[in-house]
Amino acid sequence: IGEERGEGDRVAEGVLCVKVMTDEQVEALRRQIAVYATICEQLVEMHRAFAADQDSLAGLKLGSGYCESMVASGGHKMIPRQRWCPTTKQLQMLENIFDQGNGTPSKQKIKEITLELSLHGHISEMNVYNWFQNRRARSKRKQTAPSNIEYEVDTDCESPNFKMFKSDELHHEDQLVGT
Amino acid sequence: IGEERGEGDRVAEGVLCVKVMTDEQVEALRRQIAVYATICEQLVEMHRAFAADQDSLAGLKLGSGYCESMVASGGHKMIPRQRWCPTTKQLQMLENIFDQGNGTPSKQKIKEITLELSLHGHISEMNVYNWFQNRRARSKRKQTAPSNIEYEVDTDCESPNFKMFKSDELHHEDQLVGT
DNA sequence: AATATATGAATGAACG
DNA sequence: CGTTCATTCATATATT
Repeated sequence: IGEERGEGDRVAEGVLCVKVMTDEQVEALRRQIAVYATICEQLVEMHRAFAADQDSLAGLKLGSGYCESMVASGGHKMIPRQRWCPTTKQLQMLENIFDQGNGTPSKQKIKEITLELSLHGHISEMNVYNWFQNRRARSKRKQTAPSNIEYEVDTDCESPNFKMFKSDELHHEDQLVGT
Repeated sequence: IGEERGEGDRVAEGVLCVKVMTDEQVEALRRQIAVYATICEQLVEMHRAFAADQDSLAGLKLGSGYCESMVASGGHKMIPRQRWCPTTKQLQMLENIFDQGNGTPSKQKIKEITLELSLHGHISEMNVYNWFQNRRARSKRKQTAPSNIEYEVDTDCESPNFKMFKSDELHHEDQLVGT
């Protein structure tokens, strides 16, 4: 669905200029997502069974820590980053708070938020403050922004449907386009 | 988000009858699918490693063909993110403006430029804005580091790609636009 | 095809 | 707060 979308909507800046998808396209996307969801489930299932097997007959442990190590084996240096990287969870929470309106959180409020978010990853009050500043500024700019594409799409972030590995962490509402 | 067009009202028309999605929504879908693709890849990876192990000690197969087909069935080709592709003409004009010095055109100026450039192809203010940001940043960087460079030290915190098993540590790779 | 480079875009932080 | 910078991600294009 690569989109040759550019053709149709360049017509006039002011005029409606909507990005449209046909029903088929939307359906296609939905299906694709569904397929992936299914595949993931199956793979996990499969892997689990496999792991069990493995366990019972070789006594190798590997099982759970395995995934972890695999990821870690990516090799890269573990030099921590200089810039704050919000975790998915943190983003969710921030986004939530932001959506509740209430403009700039007060100093006090920021402290609270920071405290709470710190349970889900390294974070400082400054980070929270900056985040809100940016979030607001960018969402505002987006309003001003006219018709066309990609105007600083400031995401509300949402984690994928991925509870299998961290169900304790994700309690998101799974949203696929509300239509 | 900029919902000037009521999501579903248009249907009565019978003609038009298009499914309208905001850019944000489309992006959201795209990313969501991408996340699944990623997850699937990793699961397959994982499973494969596992299977290899298994193989060497139990001789079971299942390993390769299985996953392959499953994943393949998903289509797996990601919808490419549409990104602005400046026309030659536009580039010329931008380059010209840039060469006149005058730093960042900012706001009003950007509007004008955008308007003008839109005569030569699909473009938005954000594109113009980004272009100037990048242009400046890069020309500066070139000066600063004409000799041997050493940056690009990728850190652990957001590996270029994914790290699925630690949602607590996932960074901004899996963000999704919501609603 | 696989890899390298160029460049559009995203975003945390800082500035005035 | 609005704007700008710095750095990084992602993808289109070029190169081998």
